[in-house]
Amino acid sequence: MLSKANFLKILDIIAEMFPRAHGELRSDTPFQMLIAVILSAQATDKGVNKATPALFAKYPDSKSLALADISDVESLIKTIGLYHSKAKNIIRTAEMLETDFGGELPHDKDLLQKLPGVGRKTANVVLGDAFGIPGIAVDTHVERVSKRLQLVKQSATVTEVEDKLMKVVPESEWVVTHHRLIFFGRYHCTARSPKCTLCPVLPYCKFGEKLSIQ
DNA sequence: ATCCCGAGGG
DNA sequence: CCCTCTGGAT
Repeated sequence: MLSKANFLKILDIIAEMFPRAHGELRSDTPFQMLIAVILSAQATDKGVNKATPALFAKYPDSKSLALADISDVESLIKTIGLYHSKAKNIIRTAEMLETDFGGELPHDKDLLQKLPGVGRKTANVVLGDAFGIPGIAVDTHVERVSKRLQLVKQSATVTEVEDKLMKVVPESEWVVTHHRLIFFGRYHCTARSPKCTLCPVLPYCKFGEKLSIQ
Protein backbone atom coordinates (compact mmCIF):
# COMPACT_ATOMS: atom_id res chain seq x y z
CA MET A 1 0.00 0.00 0.00
CA LEU A 2 1.19 3.48 -0.89
CA SER A 3 2.47 5.74 1.89
CA LYS A 4 0.88 9.12 2.57
CA ALA A 5 4.13 10.90 1.74
CA ASN A 6 4.38 9.18 -1.63
CA PHE A 7 0.76 9.86 -2.44
CA LEU A 8 1.17 13.56 -1.70
CA LYS A 9 4.24 13.52 -3.93
CA ILE A 10 2.19 11.96 -6.70
CA LEU A 11 -0.53 14.59 -6.23
CA ASP A 12 2.09 17.30 -6.66
CA ILE A 13 3.21 15.75 -9.93
CA ILE A 14 -0.37 15.45 -11.14
CA ALA A 15 -0.97 19.09 -10.18
CA GLU A 16 1.92 20.06 -12.44
CA MET A 17 0.54 17.92 -15.25
CA PHE A 18 -2.91 19.55 -15.00
CA PRO A 19 -2.53 23.00 -13.46
CA ARG A 20 -5.93 24.06 -14.73
CA ALA A 21 -8.02 21.02 -13.86
CA HIS A 22 -11.65 22.03 -13.44
CA GLY A 23 -15.21 20.83 -13.97
CA GLU A 24 -16.04 20.60 -17.65
CA LEU A 25 -19.83 20.55 -17.54
CA ARG A 26 -21.40 23.69 -18.94
CA SER A 27 -24.02 25.54 -16.90
CA ASP A 28 -25.08 29.09 -16.08
CA THR A 29 -26.63 28.50 -12.66
CA PRO A 30 -26.34 26.10 -9.73
CA PHE A 31 -29.62 24.52 -10.83
CA GLN A 32 -28.28 23.87 -14.31
CA MET A 33 -25.11 22.47 -12.81
CA LEU A 34 -27.14 20.05 -10.72
CA ILE A 35 -29.06 18.89 -13.79
CA ALA A 36 -25.88 18.55 -15.83
CA VAL A 37 -24.23 16.46 -13.13
CA ILE A 38 -27.29 14.19 -12.85
CA LEU A 39 -27.18 13.72 -16.62
CA SER A 40 -23.46 12.93 -16.53
CA ALA A 41 -23.92 9.57 -14.79
CA GLN A 42 -22.31 6.87 -16.96
CA ALA A 43 -21.90 9.44 -19.72
CA THR A 44 -19.11 11.70 -20.94
CA ASP A 45 -19.06 15.40 -20.11
CA LYS A 46 -18.67 16.08 -23.81
CA GLY A 47 -21.87 14.20 -24.56
CA VAL A 48 -23.74 16.05 -21.81
CA ASN A 49 -22.49 19.43 -23.03
CA LYS A 50 -23.81 18.60 -26.47
CA ALA A 51 -27.35 18.12 -25.20
CA THR A 52 -27.74 20.65 -22.40
CA PRO A 53 -27.73 23.91 -24.42
CA ALA A 54 -31.03 23.01 -26.07
CA LEU A 55 -32.38 21.59 -22.81
CA PHE A 56 -31.52 24.71 -20.80
CA ALA A 57 -32.72 27.05 -23.54
CA LYS A 58 -36.17 25.52 -23.19
CA TYR A 59 -36.05 24.72 -19.46
CA PRO A 60 -33.58 27.14 -17.82
CA ASP A 61 -34.78 26.74 -14.23
CA SER A 62 -36.62 24.43 -11.86
CA LYS A 63 -39.91 26.25 -12.35
CA SER A 64 -40.01 25.51 -16.08
CA LEU A 65 -38.51 22.01 -15.93
CA ALA A 66 -40.99 20.99 -13.23
CA LEU A 67 -43.79 21.54 -15.73
CA ALA A 68 -42.07 19.91 -18.69
CA ASP A 69 -43.50 17.08 -20.73
CA ILE A 70 -41.45 13.96 -20.13
CA SER A 71 -41.35 12.82 -23.74
CA ASP A 72 -40.07 16.24 -24.77
CA VAL A 73 -37.30 16.07 -22.18
CA GLU A 74 -36.49 12.53 -23.27
CA SER A 75 -36.04 13.62 -26.85
CA LEU A 76 -33.77 16.48 -25.75
CA ILE A 77 -31.44 14.23 -23.74
CA LYS A 78 -31.71 11.02 -25.73
CA THR A 79 -28.16 11.14 -27.04
CA ILE A 80 -26.77 11.04 -23.49
CA GLY A 81 -28.07 7.56 -22.74
CA LEU A 82 -30.09 6.23 -19.80
CA TYR A 83 -32.61 8.80 -20.92
CA HIS A 84 -35.84 7.30 -19.55
CA SER A 85 -34.71 7.39 -15.95
CA LYS A 86 -32.74 10.61 -16.34
CA ALA A 87 -35.70 12.49 -17.85
CA LYS A 88 -37.95 11.30 -15.06
CA ASN A 89 -35.36 12.14 -12.42
CA ILE A 90 -34.57 15.68 -13.55
CA ILE A 91 -38.25 16.61 -13.87
CA ARG A 92 -39.00 15.16 -10.45
CA THR A 93 -35.93 16.90 -9.05
CA ALA A 94 -37.19 20.22 -10.43
CA GLU A 95 -40.61 19.57 -8.91
CA MET A 96 -39.14 18.81 -5.52
CA LEU A 97 -36.95 21.90 -5.62
CA GLU A 98 -40.07 23.95 -6.24
CA THR A 99 -42.35 22.27 -3.73
CA ASP A 100 -40.00 21.20 -0.94
CA PHE A 101 -36.99 23.51 -1.16
CA GLY A 102 -38.44 26.91 -2.06
CA GLY A 103 -36.88 26.87 -5.51
CA GLU A 104 -33.33 26.85 -4.09
CA LEU A 105 -30.70 24.13 -4.05
CA PRO A 106 -29.99 22.91 -0.52
CA HIS A 107 -26.34 23.47 0.49
CA ASP A 108 -26.37 20.15 2.25
CA LYS A 109 -25.27 16.70 1.17
CA ASP A 110 -28.07 14.73 2.80
CA LEU A 111 -30.79 17.06 1.53
CA LEU A 112 -29.37 17.01 -2.00
CA GLN A 113 -29.41 13.22 -1.90
CA LYS A 114 -33.15 13.27 -1.32
CA LEU A 115 -33.50 14.42 -4.92
CA PRO A 116 -33.99 11.55 -7.39
CA GLY A 117 -30.90 10.83 -9.44
CA VAL A 118 -28.67 12.48 -6.85
CA GLY A 119 -26.38 10.14 -4.96
CA ARG A 120 -23.23 10.67 -2.99
CA LYS A 121 -21.04 11.47 -5.96
CA THR A 122 -23.42 13.97 -7.57
CA ALA A 123 -24.06 15.72 -4.26
CA ASN A 124 -20.34 16.11 -3.65
CA VAL A 125 -19.73 17.54 -7.12
CA VAL A 126 -22.54 20.08 -6.84
CA LEU A 127 -21.53 21.21 -3.36
CA GLY A 128 -17.91 21.61 -4.42
CA ASP A 129 -18.37 23.23 -7.81
CA ALA A 130 -21.50 25.30 -7.23
CA PHE A 131 -20.96 26.35 -3.61
CA GLY A 132 -17.28 25.77 -2.88
CA ILE A 133 -18.08 23.36 -0.05
CA PRO A 134 -15.16 20.94 0.45
CA GLY A 135 -15.69 17.35 -0.58
CA ILE A 136 -14.23 14.61 -2.75
CA ALA A 137 -16.51 12.99 -5.27
CA VAL A 138 -15.37 9.51 -6.17
CA ASP A 139 -16.31 8.67 -9.74
CA THR A 140 -15.00 6.00 -12.06
CA HIS A 141 -11.76 7.93 -12.68
CA VAL A 142 -10.97 8.70 -9.07
CA GLU A 143 -11.68 5.11 -8.11
CA ARG A 144 -9.55 3.64 -10.89
CA VAL A 145 -6.60 5.98 -10.27
CA SER A 146 -6.70 5.49 -6.50
CA LYS A 147 -6.62 1.74 -6.93
CA ARG A 148 -3.89 1.72 -9.56
CA LEU A 149 -1.73 3.89 -7.33
CA GLN A 150 -2.54 1.54 -4.44
CA LEU A 151 -3.80 4.32 -2.24
CA VAL A 152 -6.51 1.83 -1.29
CA LYS A 153 -6.91 -1.93 -1.66
CA GLN A 154 -8.44 -3.20 -4.89
CA SER A 155 -11.60 -4.29 -3.10
CA ALA A 156 -12.23 -0.86 -1.53
CA THR A 157 -15.70 0.65 -1.92
CA VAL A 158 -16.21 4.19 -3.22
CA THR A 159 -16.94 5.32 0.32
CA GLU A 160 -13.64 3.89 1.51
CA VAL A 161 -11.83 5.65 -1.34
CA GLU A 162 -13.53 8.92 -0.40
CA ASP A 163 -12.66 8.54 3.30
CA LYS A 164 -9.04 7.71 2.52
CA LEU A 165 -8.60 10.69 0.20
CA MET A 166 -10.16 13.04 2.75
CA LYS A 167 -7.80 11.70 5.38
CA VAL A 168 -4.67 12.14 3.27
CA VAL A 169 -5.46 15.44 1.54
CA PRO A 170 -5.90 18.73 3.44
CA GLU A 171 -9.52 19.89 3.38
CA SER A 172 -8.69 23.10 1.55
CA GLU A 173 -7.39 20.99 -1.36
CA TRP A 174 -10.26 18.49 -1.61
CA VAL A 175 -12.15 20.07 -4.49
CA VAL A 176 -9.12 20.87 -6.63
CA THR A 177 -7.60 17.47 -5.92
CA HIS A 178 -10.82 15.86 -7.09
CA HIS A 179 -10.57 17.71 -10.40
CA ARG A 180 -6.91 16.89 -10.83
CA LEU A 181 -7.55 13.19 -10.29
CA ILE A 182 -10.41 13.36 -12.81
CA PHE A 183 -8.15 14.99 -15.41
CA PHE A 184 -5.37 12.53 -14.70
CA GLY A 185 -7.78 9.61 -15.11
CA ARG A 186 -9.62 11.03 -18.10
CA TYR A 187 -6.66 12.17 -20.15
CA HIS A 188 -3.64 10.20 -18.97
CA CYS A 189 -4.28 7.25 -16.66
CA THR A 190 -7.12 6.13 -18.91
CA ALA A 191 -9.13 2.97 -18.36
CA ARG A 192 -7.89 1.43 -21.58
CA SER A 193 -4.28 1.78 -22.69
CA PRO A 194 -3.05 4.21 -20.02
CA LYS A 195 -0.03 6.27 -21.06
CA CYS A 196 2.34 4.58 -18.63
CA THR A 197 5.44 4.95 -20.80
CA LEU A 198 4.99 8.73 -20.78
CA CYS A 199 3.94 8.97 -17.15
CA PRO A 200 5.79 11.22 -14.67
CA VAL A 201 4.22 9.21 -11.87
CA LEU A 202 5.62 5.91 -13.12
CA PRO A 203 8.42 5.70 -10.52
CA TYR A 204 5.79 5.62 -7.77
CA CYS A 205 3.30 3.31 -9.50
CA LYS A 206 3.20 -0.46 -9.12
CA PHE A 207 0.55 -0.70 -11.83
CA GLY A 208 2.69 1.06 -14.43
CA GLU A 209 5.78 -0.79 -13.27
CA LYS A 210 4.07 -4.05 -14.15
CA LEU A 211 2.92 -2.79 -17.54
CA SER A 212 6.24 -1.28 -18.55
CA ILE A 213 8.23 -4.47 -17.92
CA GLN A 214 6.86 -6.12 -21.03
C1' DA B 1 -25.88 -7.93 -8.30
C1' DT B 2 -28.29 -5.96 -11.93
C1' DC B 3 -30.46 -2.76 -14.83
C1' DC B 4 -30.57 1.53 -17.42
C1' DC B 5 -28.45 3.22 -22.56
C1' DG B 6 -26.37 6.18 -26.51
C1' DA B 7 -21.99 8.01 -28.32
C1' DG B 8 -17.25 7.73 -29.11
C1' DG B 9 -12.70 5.48 -29.05
C1' DG B 10 -9.60 1.73 -30.02
C1' DC C 1 -16.68 -5.50 -32.44
C1' DC C 2 -15.98 -4.39 -27.28
C1' DC C 3 -15.05 -1.03 -23.70
C1' DT C 4 -15.85 3.12 -21.27
C1' DC C 5 -18.09 7.24 -19.76
C1' DT C 6 -17.62 12.48 -13.32
C1' DG C 7 -23.83 6.55 -11.05
C1' DG C 8 -28.08 5.79 -8.96
C1' DA C 9 -32.05 2.99 -7.76
C1' DT C 10 -33.92 -1.43 -7.11
